[in-house]
Amino acid sequence: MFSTRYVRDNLEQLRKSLDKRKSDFPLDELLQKDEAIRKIGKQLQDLRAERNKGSKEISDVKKSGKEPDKALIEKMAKVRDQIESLEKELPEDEKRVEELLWNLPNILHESVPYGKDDSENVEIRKWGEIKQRDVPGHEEILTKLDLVDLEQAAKVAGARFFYLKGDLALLEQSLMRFAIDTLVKKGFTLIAPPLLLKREYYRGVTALGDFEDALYRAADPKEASEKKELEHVEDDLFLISTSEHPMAVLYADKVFGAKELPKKLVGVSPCFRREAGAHGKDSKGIFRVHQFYKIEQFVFSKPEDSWKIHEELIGNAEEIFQKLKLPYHVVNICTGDIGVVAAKKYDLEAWVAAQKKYREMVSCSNCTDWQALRLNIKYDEAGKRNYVHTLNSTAVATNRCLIAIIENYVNDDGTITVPDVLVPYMGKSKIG
RNA sequence: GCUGGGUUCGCCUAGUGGUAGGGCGGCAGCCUGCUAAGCUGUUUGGCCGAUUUGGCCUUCGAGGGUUCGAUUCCCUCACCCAGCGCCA
Repeated sequence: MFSTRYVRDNLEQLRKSLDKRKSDFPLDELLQKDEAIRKIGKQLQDLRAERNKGSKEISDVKKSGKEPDKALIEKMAKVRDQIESLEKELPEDEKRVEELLWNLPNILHESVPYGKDDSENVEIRKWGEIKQRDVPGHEEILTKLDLVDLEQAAKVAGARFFYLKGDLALLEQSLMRFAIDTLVKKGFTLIAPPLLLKREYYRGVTALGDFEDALYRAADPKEASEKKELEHVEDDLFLISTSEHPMAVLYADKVFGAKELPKKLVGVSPCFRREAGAHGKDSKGIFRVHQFYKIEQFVFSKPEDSWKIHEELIGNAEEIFQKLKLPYHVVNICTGDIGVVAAKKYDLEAWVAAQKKYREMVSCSNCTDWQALRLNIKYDEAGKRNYVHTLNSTAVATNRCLIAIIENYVNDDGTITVPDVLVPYMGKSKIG
């Protein structure tokens, strides 16, 4: 099980990394509590050794047909009581240590730039030619062509929901199939995962403490409000915010053979996000929404391969955007924007013509062993076991990619040209 | 939802109130001139010690109870399988 050993083995790097993040994570409290627990643990261990020895003695005497010494049994009862009272000292500290451990930020890769927030992410390359021109926002283009119904969606489901209609819904399907086919050809295995996960697994995939507000929860509402974090709640399920999460959990508590790695998966699923705290941001159209489809790359790898694969995954995403002929740039996410799970993260931001800005389309992370430690995912090489590394990257998030397509491909007469690579899927080359 | 059966090392499987056994696979070593086999050891996680040998704890789905001692008995829960019921 994931333990403080990880912290002690990586102490120097952790400290450096937390400093770089300007994190207020209480590392010293963790170390202090851990030491206290281990001290009591040692005492407990010795007492248990004594109990085992006594029990064996009693057992041997009984086997030879005699009754064991009363004094011995009484002494053993005392040992039991000692164990019991010592055990009572632990739970509070153990709980705290566990909580800290689960939320411990990952050790950053040295190439992660320092920065206070997303405005300080660093551009590392650009692709494609930007045509500076005035186009209407996608919501206007789509409403005119009757391809979307935002008003009725708001009425029946709420703000940030949407109906796609006709050719736009077909375009979405085409886009998904194009992305899936591209990755399957590269050796990825398609996964259609469960859309809800239990809390105990969800918390191994991401730091629930920070992230819980972002998720929709399906639990018995009465029970959920009364019970605490680690207590059992009936139907305590979370709707996934990305298929990354069920794919990570697909191999929880498993041991890979070294030859099975790297294991490359592509997930297809709807994604559900509360977007709490996003009031006012991107409130028009379908850029920031509660529900969308996403094709996601996920890889389990050996530690020594993960940085190479990280580049490969962003490369795959770039290939898809190049084939769609959508101009983009790639940014290296800075410390203030990266979150606790990833050791390094790239975003691919595509040109959104109406806004005349690059906007986030793809997020590509190397989580190193953060998820593997918490989900207990290992591999076996020459009899030695070690934790795997996990990586994830968007291939296509449909709503945002559709926006990029629509605003980059809209014609002066209001029609939309279908990108060449999607024509075979659409069966037509123009919408509207 | 109801009833019954189950959950033991990477996989399969035995087992009982008193040190958890066997097989397969993996790994290490030995042996052997022949398409491979055989033999021996090892194969949950952790603590302490250390030049090395090592010592101890933990682990039979999870948690609790009874007991000197629980994988075994009792209680609660989760999951899997089968049947029944309901239903898309």
